[in-house]
Amino acid sequence: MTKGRTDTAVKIMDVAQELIQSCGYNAISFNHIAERVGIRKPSIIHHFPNKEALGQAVVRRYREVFAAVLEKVAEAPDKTAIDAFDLYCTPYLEFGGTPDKICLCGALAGEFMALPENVRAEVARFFREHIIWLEGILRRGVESGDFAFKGDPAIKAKLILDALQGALIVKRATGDTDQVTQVVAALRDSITG
Amino acid sequence: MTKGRTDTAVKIMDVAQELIQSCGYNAISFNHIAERVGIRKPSIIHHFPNKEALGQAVVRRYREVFAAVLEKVAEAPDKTAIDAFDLYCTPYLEFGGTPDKICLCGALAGEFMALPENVRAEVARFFREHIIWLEGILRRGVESGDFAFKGDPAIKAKLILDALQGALIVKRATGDTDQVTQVVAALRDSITG
DNA sequence: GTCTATACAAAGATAGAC
DNA sequence: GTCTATCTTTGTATAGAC
Repeated sequence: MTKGRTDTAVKIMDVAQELIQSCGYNAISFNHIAERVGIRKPSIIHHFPNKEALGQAVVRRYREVFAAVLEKVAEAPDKTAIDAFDLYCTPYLEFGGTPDKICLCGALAGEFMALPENVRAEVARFFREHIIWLEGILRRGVESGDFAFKGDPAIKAKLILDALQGALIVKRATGDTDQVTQVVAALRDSITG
Repeated sequence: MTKGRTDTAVKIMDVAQELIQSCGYNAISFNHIAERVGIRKPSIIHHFPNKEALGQAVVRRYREVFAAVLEKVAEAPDKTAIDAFDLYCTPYLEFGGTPDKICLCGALAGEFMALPENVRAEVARFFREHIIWLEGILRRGVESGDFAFKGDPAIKAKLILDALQGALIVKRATGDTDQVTQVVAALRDSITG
């Protein structure tokens, strides 16, 4: 599914995503993006009619790529619930390994009330999908005996998502390079019993 | 400690803080602040030389007020570790009860790389102080028998802070009004054994 | 301490040449 | 598809009157 996007359009989205993950939505501009892509400011408009459309496209792609991976692992018969959990944590560990990047939706959520409506909707949907997916994995793990924990899986799912998102933003601010790894391990322990 | 601030200066800080909690740092302007305070844009400059100075003053006050409360409860001989934990969660529950506000430092952390140096420093210090305080409370609770949990208190402290910060940003985006309450309860259960 | 007026830069966006 | 040139708005900040 290429959505008919040209190479330039994809490159614009890649750069925009990286910049938002570092600096947020309101801090970045067409100029910043154009500079890194190697084109001029108005050329972006040819690919995306305005900033809101670009923002929405970036978050939508991020959400859909994430969702496709999660769906695939949830349906793979050879993957255990533990495998699924570990896989879920992979991007968080990856972002946590950088000095300046957090989850795209975590960055956007910090300035939520200052986002265009369409971008907000994508961010909200991202979080909702992840909570539902996590709850499903937790229930599967409990049934299979891989997981053992107290409390409602639905709430545990929220706790996991919240802790991972929070770990990224706090880690980047404090510079505590081990924080995300430590929190992932603690969460893992808390569900594997 | 009034720091010699006039009523207007305090009002400017109050409004600026609220706006940052809702919209972030880069989305707000002197105009937005001035409008709500009921003065004109350049009048703000009389109280704070520039946006960075205002931002730093706001975060610094927030951090110091928080720190003073935490220090007081940590030193109160009649307060148990559970009391201290519950008190720590109070502001998070309060923000979670609003439709649009999160922790000031959680909001700023989302756009960390786009913040002035001085503001960054205050945000980082806020998180570090909270992790240290939480670790102290956790150790005290373990010693007193109020708390019982597996793992390193230092890491548990990070997990708690991360989960609370994450709960606020995710909750605001999804509109799941119960989320913060649920996560606080789950965290409480996880340390009281 | 607050105002009007203004300077100056940067933002998002458009028009039209190539 | 990309460019230059331009428009309009908004941002931070300053000067100086009151």
